[in-house]
Amino acid sequence: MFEFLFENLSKTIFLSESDKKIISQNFKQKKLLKRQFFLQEGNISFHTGFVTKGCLKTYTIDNNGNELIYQISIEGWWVTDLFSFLTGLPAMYNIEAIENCEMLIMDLANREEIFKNVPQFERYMRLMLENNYIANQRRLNSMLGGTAEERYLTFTNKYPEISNRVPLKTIASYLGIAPESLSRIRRNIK
Amino acid sequence: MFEFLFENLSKTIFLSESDKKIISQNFKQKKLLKRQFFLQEGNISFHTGFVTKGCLKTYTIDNNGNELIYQISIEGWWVTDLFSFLTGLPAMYNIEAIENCEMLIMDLANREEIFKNVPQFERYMRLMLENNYIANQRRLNSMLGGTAEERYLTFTNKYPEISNRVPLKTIASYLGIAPESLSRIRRNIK
DNA sequence: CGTCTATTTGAATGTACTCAAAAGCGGTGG
DNA sequence: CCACCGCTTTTGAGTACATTCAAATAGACG
Repeated sequence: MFEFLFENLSKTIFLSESDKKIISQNFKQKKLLKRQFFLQEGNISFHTGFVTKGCLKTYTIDNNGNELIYQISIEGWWVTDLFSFLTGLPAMYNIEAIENCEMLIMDLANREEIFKNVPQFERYMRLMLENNYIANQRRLNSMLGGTAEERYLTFTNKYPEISNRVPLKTIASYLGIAPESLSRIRRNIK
Repeated sequence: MFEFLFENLSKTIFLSESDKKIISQNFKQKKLLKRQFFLQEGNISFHTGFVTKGCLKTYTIDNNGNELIYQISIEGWWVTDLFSFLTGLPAMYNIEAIENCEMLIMDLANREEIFKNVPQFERYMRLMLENNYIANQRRLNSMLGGTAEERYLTFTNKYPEISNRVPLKTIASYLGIAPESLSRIRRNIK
């Protein structure tokens, strides 16, 4: 459980045993059953979670009651409404387990505590934010340019593990496509 | 010129006279003629600019040679390829003046120097980044949900100054619409 | 004034959507 | 363990929104 987090962090930063101890003292375990919420729109996102097992979707609801999927998160991903977490203002997103999940979660105080004692953790977080920022830019780009099929191919290419694991309609929404259309696209590709 | 920057900063943070002095020592003026580039794809974005006069577009070129507009920036906006600026890696965006421009620019060292001497500037930058991050999230959301017309209305509503000032085809690309379609949308609205 | 680019308009086309229904799949309770 | 229910996915048919292509008009700039 923590081992998985440490492995992940170690791809970017070096962690001594005492660093690991600090970190484990500042995360706690959280389990979610399928369909349970990690966060609901309008609430404050007090925690940032690291997914060690399972899968979650982050989404808003539009005027017609449809889910607009912002993110799909599996093992090794971080989840939160970042804006709400950092500012303490209400979240715009819902975050919901689509499989039974195990996570490690920290709040702002934990984060501060780790930053203070494990300075390289701040670097890790900064890099994560940067990567996330770029991922959003690229995704915007693909929404501006490509066709539905191109977007789908880019997606499966980038996240093969996700596309076999998550309901079609969730992926469709993530890509801004109607589920029927994505079903047809999949058929045509084979 | 600097006065405009100070006004802008003062909406968020307090600046003493000596703060202002530090800041003015760490920005320099830059002028761009229409069609000149502030940054070209593949180069490193050494500077972050604050627009005091004029207008720029930030874009990539897709496989068909079309511009995909990521951002349109007028007076009071900051421009850079943020990722490239922070990491020193090559930029993915082109930034080009679409009017004659006057800007105040800083490099990473200037930024560091201001952070050191005017700590509240770091807060300003952080808030700017957060707002920018959210703006991208909302824009993604509108690309997932709405029709072309809805996106256009949201845009004109949010940036009325821009929609009267910038070529139609630039706005069309920003919204992911063909220029002919946007022309028709405008006609239908009246 | 002439050239080049941007915008508008028209007509035809196409991609992706909506609506409806059938088939598939998974979970639950008898 | 099987039958049933609900939800997801697939398929079909018709439609609509937006695109493409082409041409005319308007506007900007040297």
